[in-house]
Amino acid sequence: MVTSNFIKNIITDDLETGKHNSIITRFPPEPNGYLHIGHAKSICLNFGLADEFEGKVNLRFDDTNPIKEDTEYVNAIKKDIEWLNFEWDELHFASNYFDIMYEKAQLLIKKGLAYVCELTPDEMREYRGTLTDAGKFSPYRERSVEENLDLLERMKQGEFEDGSKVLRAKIDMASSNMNMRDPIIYRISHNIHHNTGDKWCIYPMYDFAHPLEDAIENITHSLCSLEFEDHRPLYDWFVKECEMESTPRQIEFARLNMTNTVMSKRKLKELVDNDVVDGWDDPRMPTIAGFRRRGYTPTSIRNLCREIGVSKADSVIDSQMLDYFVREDLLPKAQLAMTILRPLKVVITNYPEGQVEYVEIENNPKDESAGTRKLPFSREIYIEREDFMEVPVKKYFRLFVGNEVRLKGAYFIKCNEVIHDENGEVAEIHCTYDPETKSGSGFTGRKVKATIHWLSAKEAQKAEFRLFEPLILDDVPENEGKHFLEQINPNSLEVIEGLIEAEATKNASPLDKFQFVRHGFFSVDTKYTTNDKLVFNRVVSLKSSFKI
RNA sequence: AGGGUUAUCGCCAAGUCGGUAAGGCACAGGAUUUUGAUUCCUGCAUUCCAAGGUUCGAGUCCUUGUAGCCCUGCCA
Repeated sequence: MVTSNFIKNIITDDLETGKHNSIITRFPPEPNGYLHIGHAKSICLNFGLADEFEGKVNLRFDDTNPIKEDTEYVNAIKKDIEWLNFEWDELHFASNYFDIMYEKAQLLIKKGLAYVCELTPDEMREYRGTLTDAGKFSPYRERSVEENLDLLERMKQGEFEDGSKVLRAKIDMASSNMNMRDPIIYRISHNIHHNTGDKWCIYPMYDFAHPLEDAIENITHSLCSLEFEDHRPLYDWFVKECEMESTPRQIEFARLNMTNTVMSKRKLKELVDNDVVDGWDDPRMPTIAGFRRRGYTPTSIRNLCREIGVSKADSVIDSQMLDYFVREDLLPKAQLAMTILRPLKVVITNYPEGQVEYVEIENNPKDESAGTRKLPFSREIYIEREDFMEVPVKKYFRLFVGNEVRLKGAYFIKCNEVIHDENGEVAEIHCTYDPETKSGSGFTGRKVKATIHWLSAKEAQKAEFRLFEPLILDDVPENEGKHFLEQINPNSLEVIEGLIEAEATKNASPLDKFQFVRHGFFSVDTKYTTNDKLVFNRVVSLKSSFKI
């Protein structure tokens, strides 16, 4: 399949016209949180482009704000990218360019294009003007080059307090583009930086730092999201006025949004900080780490990113797409097992009491090399409650009195009787099996319209499942509503006890072991495994259950 | 008259110099099926935000509108 997008067209053009001989892209996260599925789009784009055009791609931490950044995040980010199976060519930190940036700031001052300003934040806001009215000049705008140089140096030396002074570019206070109204280049911040420690107490702003970082690394195509479109003139201005040898080009694309998903890093951090979730890698989080723990595969995420494409139109991807790609990737290769979440006891009245036989079940019908396993079958088994209906609705093919179904890998059973408890609830059902119908026997006498999961009552292992049900939020911000349709709420956790195959759990490997539940998967998260019983997070159902 | 930007099927998204609307997800039928899954066929935009215009011919060009998103952090 030929995929195409406007960015590839630009690159192809640049290559054909000889503007570039090869390309270099970069993925520039700020290490202030974990990567989420939205970042995956950018990662796939940048790494994918570099790969497709045989160029290079750098991983660069855009760490220019010490108060928000931490080494924990740089490590987590590296791990996530590696997990997605991408390899960067060079690893950089914006903070390693602080010396060059400082020199460039001095250069701007010498060219009369930057000045130290002492307006307070409030004053600066006032002087900046509004969207419709021009701003006015700062009274500090016409300081001499010498004075500016001296002041900047003293800012660097730590003579001044946070917020007392900033270095500003001298551009155009009347520009219709707010970014050009003498933007701040350096601010004072006496904080320990995760990489440079206390070496610096002035830090460059994004608008100044980013174009320089790109130019220093000879990035040819600098991809960023739509909200930076307005910043492009400034980006180009800094590259030009700082007399950078390389002229990277900024190209904007729409970031990824997904239905039923919170994608705001601020909001996600809030969930972590308030202990609403266990951490950034909580299976409920839309972070790469969360998805990993939840059992999603790198391939599924990469395929999703490939398939959703790239454009400049605001969009919201249907989360069903992600589910589709996970199913597509896992179905042919996952270890499938049977699990019963809400058990209903079934007594097979014509099966000898005390007898146990082992039936062989394939681990994956689509992959013979996945092998088989033997499961104990006996007189008393459990099936999923929803696989039985006392009063069947129309088009219900599973168990009800008088109907026959196949127990996967075992026999046909026919329901004869329903036993109620004192409350009138269905306590158990009585069935009879037909020995002739044993799986693999080649029985063709009659057909059955449904095959259901089951587990031997005596041998099945018990497990606790934590169900995480999404909740509709009441306090959804109007402008972010579409991203907050569903939200995680600790009160929605439902712990139920279920049953799981004895064999399957004995050697269940943590994150790659999938249980097949009816028509979906759910992952096994052994982080909650205790000694005496197994506790699983049922965090995802990739395909909703039956429609009845 | 603030500036920027986007508008193609329910959701994404291709649509080169204007030539008569790809593909995926979702959905709906049908066939296979020891998971109502998978797989396999079939269907799913006389129409491209709207209205004019140019043209033999326009999603693609022009004009005028409309709607959404972004911009007044010493965040990125």
